Amino acid sequence: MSRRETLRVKHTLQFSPTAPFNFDATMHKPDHFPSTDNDWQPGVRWQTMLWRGVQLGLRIENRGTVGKPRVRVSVWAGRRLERQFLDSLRDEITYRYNLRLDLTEFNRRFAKDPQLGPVIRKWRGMRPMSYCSLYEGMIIMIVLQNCTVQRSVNMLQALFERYGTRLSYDNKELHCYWPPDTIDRASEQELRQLKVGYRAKNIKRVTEAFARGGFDEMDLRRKSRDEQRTALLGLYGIGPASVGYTLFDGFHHWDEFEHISPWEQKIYSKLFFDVEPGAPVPVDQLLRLFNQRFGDCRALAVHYLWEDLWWKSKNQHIPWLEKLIRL
DNA sequence: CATCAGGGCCCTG
DNA sequence: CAGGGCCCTGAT
Repeated sequence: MSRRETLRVKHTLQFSPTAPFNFDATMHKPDHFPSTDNDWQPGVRWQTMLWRGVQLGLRIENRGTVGKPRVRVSVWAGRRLERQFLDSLRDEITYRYNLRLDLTEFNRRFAKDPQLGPVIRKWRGMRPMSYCSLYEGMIIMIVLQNCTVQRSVNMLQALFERYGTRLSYDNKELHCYWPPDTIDRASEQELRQLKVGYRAKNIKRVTEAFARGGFDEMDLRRKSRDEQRTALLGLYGIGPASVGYTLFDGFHHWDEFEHISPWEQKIYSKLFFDVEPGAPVPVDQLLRLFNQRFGDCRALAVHYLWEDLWWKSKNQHIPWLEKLIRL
């Protein structure tokens, strides 16, 4: 059912991110579940993108160093892209991967923190990133809810195979997201056949908001955090946990920390208090600690510690963590 | 084999 | 504002 396309036209964009910039720790997040719209190896991230209705294949490549960062993005498409389109794409890539984020103040402020300081030095220049659009992010939030990692992987893959497009470029084959109106035209029953369960209704209603409800990512970016939170919570099937992640990753509120889910609570308890998962530290106590220690950088600071943990887990066994993440 | 809890959220009482 | 139900999967 899934359509396929070979992208033959190539353009190139050059970026000079603010220094320091850690390419791999920004372009690969080991805590993200694997999905077939992207791939990574040290120095290169492949990422498909549906931008202004055009299917693109990106190859994002490290061409510099932490101190002198350069990034080259090769853009494959089915046709030649006009200048104005490429300019808007450049802006969007800069936004999504936070290429203009200035970390110097953050680095200075926490250099002496006994826990965070060493981690900042290790991952110097790492930024949060969101590789997808807000709509696509909402789909990811829905398939994450109330299930194991493998099940999330299966659901997103089924959606890609039914509604997405397989793009061939740069000797890669990756899926590209569908535009909202594709699923807007599909029935809930059809979605259920992809084993998304009760989420079929949520996917339909979120999709409808983007396809016909005037829900617009770019409008929302210009609004206040409270307005963003209210709007996101208004999406059917999107609650406080999903909104928390989105305000951080998608809307760049580096102090957004209102919600901690039970499994994260257990991990934070071990990370910050070294207590066993059986008797986790209360959520409000964790939030108070983050606030005291990291202030208006609390979400960014915890991101550093969180990612560090996941990189460690990628390279060596951390039994207590593996037990908590339900692969 | 069957049973059940679970990386939330909505709805009801 | 507490608690039941929801699809499916994997652990027990």
